[in-house]
Order: sequence, then structure tokens, then C-alpha cells
Amino acid sequence: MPRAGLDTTAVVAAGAGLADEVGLTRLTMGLLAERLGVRTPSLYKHVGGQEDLVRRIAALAAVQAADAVGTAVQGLAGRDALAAALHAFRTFVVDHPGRYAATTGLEPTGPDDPTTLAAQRLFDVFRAVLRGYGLAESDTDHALRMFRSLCHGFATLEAAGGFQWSTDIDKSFEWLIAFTDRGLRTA
Amino acid sequence: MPRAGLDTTAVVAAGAGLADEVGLTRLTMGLLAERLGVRTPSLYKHVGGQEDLVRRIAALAAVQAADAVGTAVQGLAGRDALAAALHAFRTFVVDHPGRYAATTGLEPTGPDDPTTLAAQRLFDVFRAVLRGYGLAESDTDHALRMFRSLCHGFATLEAAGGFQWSTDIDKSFEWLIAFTDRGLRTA
DNA sequence: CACCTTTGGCTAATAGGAATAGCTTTTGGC
DNA sequence: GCCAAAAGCTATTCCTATTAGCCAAAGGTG
Repeated sequence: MPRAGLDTTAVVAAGAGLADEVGLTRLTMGLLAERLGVRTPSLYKHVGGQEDLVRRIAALAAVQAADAVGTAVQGLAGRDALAAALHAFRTFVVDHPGRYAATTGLEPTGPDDPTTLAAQRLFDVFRAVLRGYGLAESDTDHALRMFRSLCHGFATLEAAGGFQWSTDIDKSFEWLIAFTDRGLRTA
Repeated sequence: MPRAGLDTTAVVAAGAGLADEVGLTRLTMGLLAERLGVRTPSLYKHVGGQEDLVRRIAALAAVQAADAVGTAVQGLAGRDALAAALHAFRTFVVDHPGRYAATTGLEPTGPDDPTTLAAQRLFDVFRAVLRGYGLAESDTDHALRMFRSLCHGFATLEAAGGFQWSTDIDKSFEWLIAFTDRGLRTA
């Protein structure tokens, strides 16, 4: 029997892709194994189990989101940076709902948790965007949390199909950007 | 064997309570049955299965949240109403993380879905709060979505322990209220 | 009160997914 | 070519959801 040549990274990447396709809740070890052309128990040579797999997918998602937002923000400041960051984040979540879902609802195990570290990168990018608004030092953490709540809330609601009625979601998003920009400038 | 005297409402209520205690993901039919002093299959006389149970818990949560926020807002307007609504919502989610989690991540089955109807009640309360700001008709839906994203994002992040570092969460929440009020008044 | 239908509980059994044990073969360094 | 480690496999266990089918309790009706 020829070997599949898997390793942890490949398994996690495939898991993330599969989660995006079928939804995180329907991501099963058997389905992932089938996708990789392997029997289920073989996966346990590369990941510790389903919980470990989800944690690793979450870490991957955090890194990728931070990269996407960081790249989008390059060379911009103020409202342009804000709009670019929000757009990039939203796009990431819409394109990768499964792996983003992995990041929600996991209690952090500690400060050396890879997921925590990856999330830190995303915070740093957001913090850089806020810097352009010249907030007082004492306001920065609050603004960061507000910012994160807004991004996370909008993204999860949209990904879950939570916005029911007909008004154009893109327009709402632009409105939200303008709203945030206004609020930050008058802080 | 004496009867336990269960009905659908009792099962759902117990399920919601248990979800709050142990977390929605650890809510199992066996655990719920044990809590009710009954064997697992008996639950299927009252609810259609686990998915149905979660939907019913979600509907319950939406109704209760709408009641809590609606009551808190009574007789208030403007910034006071805004602050009261946000506080009530946050308190509800912190006190009932399990049942609130049930409301997230379920695709709406249709417009006559009880969960959708219950959520509608919550929207109406929020809409009433916004009315106090005298927004243009065209802005209302956008503001409503923004509002909802903010509430949902903050609440889920806090419930998941997502706010890591040390800054006081209550202070951040007050800051968020002031921020929103400012943004809405200059809309 | 006897009867009988409905209802809510039970035991037993099925199905499917996660995870482990232990065997086997490939792979890569020497 | 030899050998230890790694990566796959089959077989098995455990746990949870769910269904089938039986039986007793409640409650209405003569």
C-alpha cells in the first residue's frame, strides 16, 4: 500500500478547506479521511483528535486573517485603513466560514496557546489602524474591543445568514464603516 | 413506575438551564434525561430530537431576551434607552450563555419559524430604541444591523472568554455605549 | 365501578462517529 | 542491505443519538 505522504499541516489545511465547504459542525474525522484518501485512524498520527484539529484550524484561520487584513492595510491610514481592514476581514470570513467558525467558542488554554498568539497578530493590525485616529492611550483598548465586537458580530451574523430581510448587506456594511469612522474621529 | 409528568415546555426549560450550566456543546440527551429523572428515549416523546431541542431552546432564549430588553427600555428614550437596552442584553447573555449560544448558527428554516418570530420581537425593541434618535428612514435598517452586530459580537466574545487581557470589561462596555450614542446622534 | 383509549414511560436494539490497540509496511539514515 | 521510526491499516471499544416495540398510568365514558 503506497503512502499518502501526509503531515500535520496537510491534514489541518484539508480540514480547514472541508470545514469551509460543508460547515464546521459537519466536519467529521471520517469525511476528512475520505477526502485525504486515507482511513480514519490514520489521521490520529498527525493530529491529537477532533478537538486538537479544530484548535489547529482556528490557529491557521487567525494567521490567515491577520495576513489578509495586514496586507490590505499596507500604506493606508485613517478612514482608508479602517475601510480596508473591515472589508478584508469581512471578505475573509465570507470566503472561509468554516475555519472562522473554528475560532469562535474555544476557551483559551493559556498565554502560550498558538491560537492566542495568532489572534494577537490580528489585534496588532487593528491596533495599528486605530493609531491613525490619535486616540488617547486609555481609549485604545476600549476601541479595540469595540472594533473587534463589531467585526465579529457582523461577520458571524452574515455567515450564519442572520440578516433576514431585504436591505442590501453591502450598503449596510458601508454605512457601518462610515459610522465607525465618525465615532472614532469624535472620540 | 410513577410518571415524571413532563411536557415539551418542561423539557425545553430544563435543557436551556442545563445548557447554561455546562455549555451548549456539552448538552447531551442522556445528561438532560438524567437531570429530569428519566431515561433518554423518553425525551423523544416531547421533543423531536437534539436539533429540535436546540431550536426550541433558541426560541425560548429569543423570547426571554426580548422581554428582558423590552422591560429595561420601558419609559426611556435616547441615550438612556440605548444604555438600558445594551446593558440588559449583555446581562442576559452573560447569565444565560448556553441558551444564547443556541440562537447562533442556525439557518432559518422559513418566515414562520418560531425562532424567527421570536427574534423579530427583539428587533422591534431595538428598532424602538433607534426611533428616539430620529434617523432617516433609509438609515434605520443599517443602524439596526450595526446595533445587532455590536451586541452580538460583544456578547459572544465576552461569553467565550475572548477578551484576554486585563482592561476592565465593564469600562469597555460603557465606552462602547458612549461611542454608539455619539455615532447615532451625528448620523 | 369497569373499560378502554391515549399517553408517557420503559427496555432492547441499531447506527454512526471518535478514539485506541496492535500489526505491518514503507522510508530514510547508516 | 539493515534497522529504527513513522505512517498506514484492521479490528475493537465506547459513547451518543435515535428508533422499535412493549407496558403501565391517567382520564374520560358507559
